Amino acid sequence: MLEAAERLHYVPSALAQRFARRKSGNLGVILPLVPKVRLFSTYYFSEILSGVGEEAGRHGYDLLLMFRKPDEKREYAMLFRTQKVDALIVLGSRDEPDERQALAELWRDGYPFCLVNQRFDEEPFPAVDADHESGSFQVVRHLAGQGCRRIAFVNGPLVYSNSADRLAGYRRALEASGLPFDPKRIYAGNYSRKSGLELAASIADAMRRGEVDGIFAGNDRMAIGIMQGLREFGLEAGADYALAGCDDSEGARMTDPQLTTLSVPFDRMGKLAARRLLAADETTWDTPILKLPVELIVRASTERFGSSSTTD
Amino acid sequence: MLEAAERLHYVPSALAQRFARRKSGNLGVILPLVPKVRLFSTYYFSEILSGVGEEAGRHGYDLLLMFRKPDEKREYAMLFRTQKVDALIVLGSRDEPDERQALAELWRDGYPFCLVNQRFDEEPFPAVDADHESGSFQVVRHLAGQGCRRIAFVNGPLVYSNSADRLAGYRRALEASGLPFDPKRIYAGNYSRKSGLELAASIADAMRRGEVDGIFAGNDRMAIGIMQGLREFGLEAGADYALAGCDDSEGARMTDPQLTTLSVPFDRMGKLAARRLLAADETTWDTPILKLPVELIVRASTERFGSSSTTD
DNA sequence: GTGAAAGCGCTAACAC
DNA sequence: GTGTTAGCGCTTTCAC
Repeated sequence: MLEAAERLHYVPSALAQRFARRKSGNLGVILPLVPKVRLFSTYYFSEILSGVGEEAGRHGYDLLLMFRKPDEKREYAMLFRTQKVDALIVLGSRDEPDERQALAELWRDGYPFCLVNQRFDEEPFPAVDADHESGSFQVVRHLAGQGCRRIAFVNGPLVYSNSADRLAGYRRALEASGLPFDPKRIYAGNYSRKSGLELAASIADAMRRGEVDGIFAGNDRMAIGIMQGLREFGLEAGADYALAGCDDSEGARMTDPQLTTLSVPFDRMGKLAARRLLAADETTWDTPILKLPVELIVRASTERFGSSSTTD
Repeated sequence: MLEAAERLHYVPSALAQRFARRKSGNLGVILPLVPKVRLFSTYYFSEILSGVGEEAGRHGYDLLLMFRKPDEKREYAMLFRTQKVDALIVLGSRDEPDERQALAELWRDGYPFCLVNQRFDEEPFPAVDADHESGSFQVVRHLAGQGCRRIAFVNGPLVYSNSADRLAGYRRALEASGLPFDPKRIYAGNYSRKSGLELAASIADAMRRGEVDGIFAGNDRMAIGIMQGLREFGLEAGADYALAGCDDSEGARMTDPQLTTLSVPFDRMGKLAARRLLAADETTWDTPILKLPVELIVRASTERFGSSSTTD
């Protein structure tokens, strides 16, 4: 009777449901907010977020987005204590004392969380990562295959595990190619285009001295900055030197020559992280750290180089 | 007494608080999800989202992110009825029957919401927009000032009010410059780089026939596609023709030549939309539609053009 | 199975 | 002011 009247317009209050069930129904996502200074590619986060959102939706969860201010102390566990989230995905995490401690607290108290594209090797923190080590290996091997003998590596900050991973892959690839490893050929950027641009001067010097003939940059943005910077010195990617980036972001197809890069399955990483946290049956919890493969995308910035130079 | 014991570890449950207060404490944000086909610049949304997030945080609100699948019906009002959100920001809205209806329902039932970068002129829907009309006017005037006499306009779909706005600004600027308006010089893209790339062939034709010597594209991505496509035909932006985009996205500084474009204050737009919805005292509710100014950013893609060609 | 009742952990309204 | 109590609108349990 009342049912009939109700059925017409009745909508249960999610607020009351969640309260009664003592479940927020929210999957929290932490994003680093770097206002006005875009160290991170928005591409990277958009992709991950799409994956997370899709999977969260499939499981009936809503996405609660939290921006982490650079200075602000990380009270990740508080999100669980206040019951704002049932599970948490942390993006753009860095290996720093504050961060480790906040994550350790989550782990100690048994709150379900997952890192994406970042690992803490000595810690048991669950993570979905990409195989940046083998990706870097591939790309540096490719550079060597194109005739490069002195391959420089422009890395980002080592607080990101993927920076260390790429460095390892770079070294291993040099070895496998019978090329010497020289710390002089490692340049420190910060993943911004600007940092690539600024490093160009000293890279150009090195190239002039014959000490660099190929460059692998830790992301596309730095690679693009390098390409632009070296152009100022009359040096063209794909002709005077080979250049590769990482991420296969939109920018990689916007430059001329287009950029050889590594395609990282960010959306799938986000999806997997969410599934790990939200799926009851599906078992991905056996290994704490999941690594997805990365794919080499060859474009013109490394293409024609091989034909001209093997001038050691 | 108990207080002492409590004070040490007690954390109130946001879930219970919100239930008791009958307020979700959430500001909903609707994002269009276009999986694998990135019609929208992620730049655009990241900027708005940052602004929204910052302001929401200042007011103690959390961000609830909802991806709108392309097909799925829009049940915006349901978000309020289920008490999932206290206010709603809608991004990437399009002027289509479904969308209008969903928004009209919000309006009819008095739910607080706000559109960003989209208007519905005949409807009373609150919105924070940018002045794309005057922005386009500026950029087309600039092109004319650089010596262009036959300025083409590559527009996006008219379901977005900003597309219509740019068209209006384009026409007005032609008039003000004493240049004829010719519908033949209007090209229909879809805001993707690919669409710009594909339009390049017919634009190149028109340029060969002397019917186009400058191009204004509705966003940077299309402009970049056009630049790349025309290069295939041996035509260089900033030398053979002038080219301008819109958004001042990261890509605009990645091309060579760098792209003249319009800087749109996306983050401030997001911030204002949030403030409008969340601030009690601060009064921005007098005008239903707020328009923020847009700024012309001159770069090399339109720079050197003026010196060479005034060959009508 | 169907229906009544006791919470969930707060807020707010009311007494004192 | 401080302390008490009645909800908030569901879920879940327990009796029928």
